[in-house]
Amino acid sequence: MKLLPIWEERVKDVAQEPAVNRISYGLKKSPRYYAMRTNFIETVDDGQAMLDFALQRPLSHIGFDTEFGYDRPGIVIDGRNTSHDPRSIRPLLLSLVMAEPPDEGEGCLYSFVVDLRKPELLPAMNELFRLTLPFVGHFAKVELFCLWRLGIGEPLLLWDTFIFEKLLHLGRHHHKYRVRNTADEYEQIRAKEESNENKVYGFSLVATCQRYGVAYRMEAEKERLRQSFLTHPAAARFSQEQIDYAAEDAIAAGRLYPLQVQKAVQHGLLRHCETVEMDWVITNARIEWTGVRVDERKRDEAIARISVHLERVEKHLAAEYGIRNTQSHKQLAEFFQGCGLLHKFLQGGKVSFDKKVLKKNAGLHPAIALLRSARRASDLLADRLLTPEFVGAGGRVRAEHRQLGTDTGRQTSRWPNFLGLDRVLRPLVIPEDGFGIGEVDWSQVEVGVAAAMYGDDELVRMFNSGDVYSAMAQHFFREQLPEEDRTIAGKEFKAKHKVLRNQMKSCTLGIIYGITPVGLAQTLGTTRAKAAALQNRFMAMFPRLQGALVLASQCGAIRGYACTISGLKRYRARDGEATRWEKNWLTNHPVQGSAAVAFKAAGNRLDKLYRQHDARIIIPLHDAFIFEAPLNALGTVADITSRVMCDTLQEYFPALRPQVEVNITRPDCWNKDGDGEELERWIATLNELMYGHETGSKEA
DNA sequence: GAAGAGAGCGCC
DNA sequence: AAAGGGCGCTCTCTTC
Repeated sequence: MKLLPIWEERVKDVAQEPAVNRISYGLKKSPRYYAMRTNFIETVDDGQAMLDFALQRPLSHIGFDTEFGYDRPGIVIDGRNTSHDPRSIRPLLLSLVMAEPPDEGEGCLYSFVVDLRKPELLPAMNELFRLTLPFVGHFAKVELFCLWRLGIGEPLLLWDTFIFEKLLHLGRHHHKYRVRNTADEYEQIRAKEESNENKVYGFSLVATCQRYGVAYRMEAEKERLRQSFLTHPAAARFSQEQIDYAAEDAIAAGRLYPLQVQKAVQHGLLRHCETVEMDWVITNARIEWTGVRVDERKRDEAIARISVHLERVEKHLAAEYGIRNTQSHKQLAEFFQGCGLLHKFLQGGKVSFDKKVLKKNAGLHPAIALLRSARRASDLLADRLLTPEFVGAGGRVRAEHRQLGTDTGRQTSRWPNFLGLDRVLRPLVIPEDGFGIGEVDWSQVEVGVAAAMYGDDELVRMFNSGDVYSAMAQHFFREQLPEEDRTIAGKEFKAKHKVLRNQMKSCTLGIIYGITPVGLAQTLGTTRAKAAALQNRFMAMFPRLQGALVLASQCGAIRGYACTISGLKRYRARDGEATRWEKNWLTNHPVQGSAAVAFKAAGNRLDKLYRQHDARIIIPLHDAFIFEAPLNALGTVADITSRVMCDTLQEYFPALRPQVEVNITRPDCWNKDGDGEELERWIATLNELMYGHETGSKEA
């Protein structure tokens, strides 16, 4: 780097403050100069000087924040929420706070605000973000969007103060902790308000600063100033107040960082943050930034065909049976009362018209099949993936992917909810031209994780054998199985003894989720006594697991949290005896949470390894990665994905021999097992329902 | 009219 | 007395 000439001004500063200036040979302005003000950067010279400063000072970390508007209006979700295409973000200001560790006593913060509307400043910014020191932001996802919009690469090391707060309080605000009916009215109202406040403001920058005793000077003006950027005229100058406000957020993030790291150490969370969660902020942001392409023609056709069907079914139900609204519990109750069938819909003392009950009673009345079909049709039509407004830049839909959206550490997604997208609608997701879509799933990952987390060698052995449920069934039912079936391969057994294998599957998931004999009896359609006996015999296969589960819930209840393999914790919000629900999640979290941790770790690697192949993750599906890659690289990318997923899980759990299932056989759309015709086939069944086998246009 | 509870669908 | 972990989302019905 070229050193800049020493200026008179700097010499003067040095003379005034010799103690601060140890090594500022090349600097245009002295550290003291920068330390005394918010430095607004508008020119190339100033930008370069700032970069030189950052390169030459022994900084510990950099706090950063952006102010921005949007090129396009967002989609109004409800009264409180608007969804913006991240690609429409319009960066305005970048604030940076460079933190210098203390020589003795207190450290020093140097504050800069950069006008991002000036393209000539961007090369220096690009350089700056290549610095190998932590960049600290609060909800850094939007900062990353601003950088990417400007063609600036993300920082190599990132710390998100918002994500850390989420981690630190994981589980504490679960809705089931809201006050029960027994509490008096005042208590209820107070708890409700508190819970709402926590949800909305709990992890905001201001609230976070308050918790850490960090001064935040512009709290009263924050909302007004934040808004001011959304409507800021393109070329207008920024007011000093706007600049100060931008600086304040970066300063706050910069101040929070060392305090949060200290807290992380106290809670045993530091490793988790540094090895998984903070990198996932970048991976996750890129997934959101990428989005998925939707086949708009196929979508519109699907909407039309499903709507036609729904209208016909509804008309029929209204005309023949007087059911005007299939979604009204009240109307259904009246109707079935009239038929004298209402007692058939009793479930545990309550009348229920859910899918299971309707299916059970399908033969009782011709209206029931129509009801089911209408339900399904209106559910599909209501999916937000079908909303044309969500299609943003490049013909892609970008959902919000919420990191730590669940209290176990999993992700959630919304607007639209990709993670919960009905199988039938998945084929509407298609790749960019010249690309293909692939999917790699971990096989039975939670069973393996449960085995390893709870140290049960027998369950580990069965997991490692290939098909864990087949292995269980072969052992469990060994006396009733013909000799040759006791040792055949898992895949073969699966096909031959589906019922036996399914029993094992239900029992296994039952362990993971804490099912009772009553629940098991319901799923298996057997008596309570038989289910209880089955469960007992099943658990007897895994004594180690049984003991470890009891220990996990008891110790967890006492210390107040459950913990994953990486140290990620889910906390209780009360003391004392754990409820059934708490006992269940105390044993489940180490499993679901650890799987989520390994999944993110794998995703972080893929995010980097994909780059050489121009591939990208499009949907992180809890235990499967859906990716998009150039058609000629699809196989390679699938191999990388498989390898990384297996390796990562094995690194967390060295005893496991993980397996994956690869699906790249129909790369023209997202599908299950290379199918791709899910939607068409479902629509065909509609026609069958209404008109027998004559599918098509004949009017009813 | 807004907000919340409850039921019910879908996903892992 | 209930009886399976984690979610998003829509719809109905009630309440304020």
